[in-house]
Amino acid sequence: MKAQAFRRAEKVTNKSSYRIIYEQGVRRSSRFFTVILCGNSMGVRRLGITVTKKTGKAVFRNRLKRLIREFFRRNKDLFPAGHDVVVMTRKNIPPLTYSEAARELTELFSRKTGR
RNA sequence: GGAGAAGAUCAGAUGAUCGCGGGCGGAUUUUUAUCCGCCGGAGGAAAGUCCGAGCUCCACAGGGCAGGAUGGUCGCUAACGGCGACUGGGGGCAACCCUAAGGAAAGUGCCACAGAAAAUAUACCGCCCCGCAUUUGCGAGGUAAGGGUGAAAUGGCGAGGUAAGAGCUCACCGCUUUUCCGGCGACGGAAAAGGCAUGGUAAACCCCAUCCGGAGCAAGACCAAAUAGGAGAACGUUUAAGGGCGGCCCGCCUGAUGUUCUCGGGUAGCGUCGCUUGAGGCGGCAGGCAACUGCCGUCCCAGAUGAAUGAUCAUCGUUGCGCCGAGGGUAACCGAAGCGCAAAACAGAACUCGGCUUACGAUCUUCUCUCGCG
RNA sequence: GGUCCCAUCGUCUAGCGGUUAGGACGCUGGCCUCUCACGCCGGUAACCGGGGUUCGAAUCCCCGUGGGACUA
Repeated sequence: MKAQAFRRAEKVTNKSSYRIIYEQGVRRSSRFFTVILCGNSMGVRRLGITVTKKTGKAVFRNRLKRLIREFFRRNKDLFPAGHDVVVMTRKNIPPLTYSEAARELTELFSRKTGR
């Protein structure tokens, strides 16, 4: 079993799940991202990404989604087990490199676990 | 060297590590799922959704009105509002570029302000003549050359002519009509006659010619079990509105309701199909000025669905700047190799094609003008 | 993904080929009042961008830009 893989089971895929997470989850924001955390009954940590059209053009949106997926894949230990996590992007994000995005997200999650 | 014009090509490459989605083959207990191997995985615009088609459903896609689109000619094409060649007009010194480019003597409308007058014409300042007065002035008439207004003023310019003038007459140019020649045609050229008639605006209504039925893959088709709505057939009742059908009319299809019998499928479900072999790409030959077409060979080249094609590192290559500087040159200057730093645009398939438009980084080829030197 | 609509002062709007681009709210100067409010007089400030048609464009046509709506 590959340790850093990102499978379909680890992805939030349907609309009803998203609705539950939006309604019941706990929110936490940084400068560029908003994270919503919510427990699930499957015992797997799952990732969902929401990038609206207000964030930018299609190329930029795709890049943000890839960066967030990459971060999840490499830093699964930061994410609490058995929880769904939805990462939303906020407005007016400058072009980011992977290291910048990773620093921002690491800070966000370490703050959360410290509480 | 500088300023331009036209066209073509590419869209950094290779490797390593960790990943993503698809196809084929195999394995783990069958599907789901997981693992292994192999194969391939964004664009010239994938974008805007501005046109045209295929495909699917709505009757078989029908008729009329309304509405919309196009508008030089000839061709190309499945089709087009696209493309090619040619013609007319406009711009540029030029290479070359732009062009909604039918009809204003079918009709209607509009042309502000200014100006006498903005389209049946007409006369402000003028000019000329006659009568009265006789120093300017007043009245009647002729005229449209000149002035003034305007975006635009009733052919232009010269000569004759006249009281002054006027296509009133004449030459040239323009215009209209007719004839001839060239061209498939748009149109071009020539001659003769007319004697100026016909201001502009159709991206104003409109007329003429040609074309268009409507919706869109969220179209549409299918699926295990369970329950009601529902569907079909027969019979009875009611005879008349409703629905399919995009605006309206016609036309076509379907009646409505009750009872009995028979049938079975609506659904946001990590569903299935549609879903990628196509007016396809590449190469060659032939036809054509070209757009394009025909024949032969060869290749299979993304199919996701909270939506894959990525991240990091290394090396090499490209470009720019700086340092150094072999070498060339009388000089200004041009500069190979090397080192360092920096940059690499616009942008992400969503049923599929053909165009158009817009965004944008380079490189190369051909051509034009100009400056300097020889 | 698809189908449509809109854009005028800071805000809400009128305008349908010739306007000094009008009005209301706002902001602001003055008058009134012992002062404030109300009222009266005045000022401020706009046609989303670029081409074209026309003598003339906010208006007509084309291409962009930015917003919004509907559709499972």
